[in-house]
Amino acid sequence: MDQHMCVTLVPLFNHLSVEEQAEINKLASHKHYQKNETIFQPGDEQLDIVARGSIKVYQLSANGKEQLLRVVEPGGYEGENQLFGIENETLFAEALEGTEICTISKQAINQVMLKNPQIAIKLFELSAQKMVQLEKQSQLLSMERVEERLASYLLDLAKVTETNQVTLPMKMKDISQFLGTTPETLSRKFSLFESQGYISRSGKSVTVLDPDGLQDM
DNA sequence: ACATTAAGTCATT
DNA sequence: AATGACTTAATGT
Repeated sequence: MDQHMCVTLVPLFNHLSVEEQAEINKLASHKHYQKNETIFQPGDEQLDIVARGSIKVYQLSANGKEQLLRVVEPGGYEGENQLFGIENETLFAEALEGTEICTISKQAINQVMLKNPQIAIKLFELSAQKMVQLEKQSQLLSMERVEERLASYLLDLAKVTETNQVTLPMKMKDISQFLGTTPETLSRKFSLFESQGYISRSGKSVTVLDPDGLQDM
C-alpha cells in the first residue's frame, strides 16, 4: 500500500522537506498488526510510530495485572526514552485494532538526529508533552477512591473538548484498567453518578450535567 | 470501599 | 450459534 504515509503523518517529521521525509522513510520499516498483536516488549529498542489504528501501552503490576498507561493514536509514537539511552524494562504495547506501525531503529534515528537537529528538538518538545500526560495519570492513581479518579477523568475529557458532551475514547474494560480498577466497579460508579444527576449517559456518549458536583470529589 | 466470581443481557459476527 | 462487551448480584478482603 502507500508506504509513505507514516512519516508525513507524524508531527515529529511532517515539518520537514519532502526530500528529508523520503530519506527518513527509507530507514523505516512498515508493518501491519492485527488486533491483540504485540508490538513491543521489554528489551526492544526502536521508535514505533502509529500511522493507522491505535495501540495500548501498559505495564504489569506485582500481581501480574495490566496497568494501562496510555493509548497511542495515529501520529503518536512510542519508545523515545530508549533514544535517550534508557532501556525499556517494563513496557508492553499491543494493537487495539488493525494497525499500521512504522518502526525506526535506534541507530537510524540517531543518524537522522545528527543530520537534522530540528528533529531532536521536536522530539524533545513532544516528549515533554507526554511527560505532562504521564504526570496527570499518576496523579489520578494517587487518589484514594475510584469515584475521585473517574470524576477527574471525565472532567479532563470535557475540558479538552470544551464541551460537556464527551465520547469515551476507549472500551469500558480499558478505561477501568486506565483508572486502576475493574469493569464492574467502573460500571457501578457510572450508575452512581447517573443516579445522582452528575452525568447522563447512553453507551459511550456521556454528558456532564453537574461539573461542580464532580469537582467536589 | 473495593475485588472477585458468577451469571445475566445485549449486540456483533 | 458463538463470541465479546457490559451490567448486576452475591460474597469475600
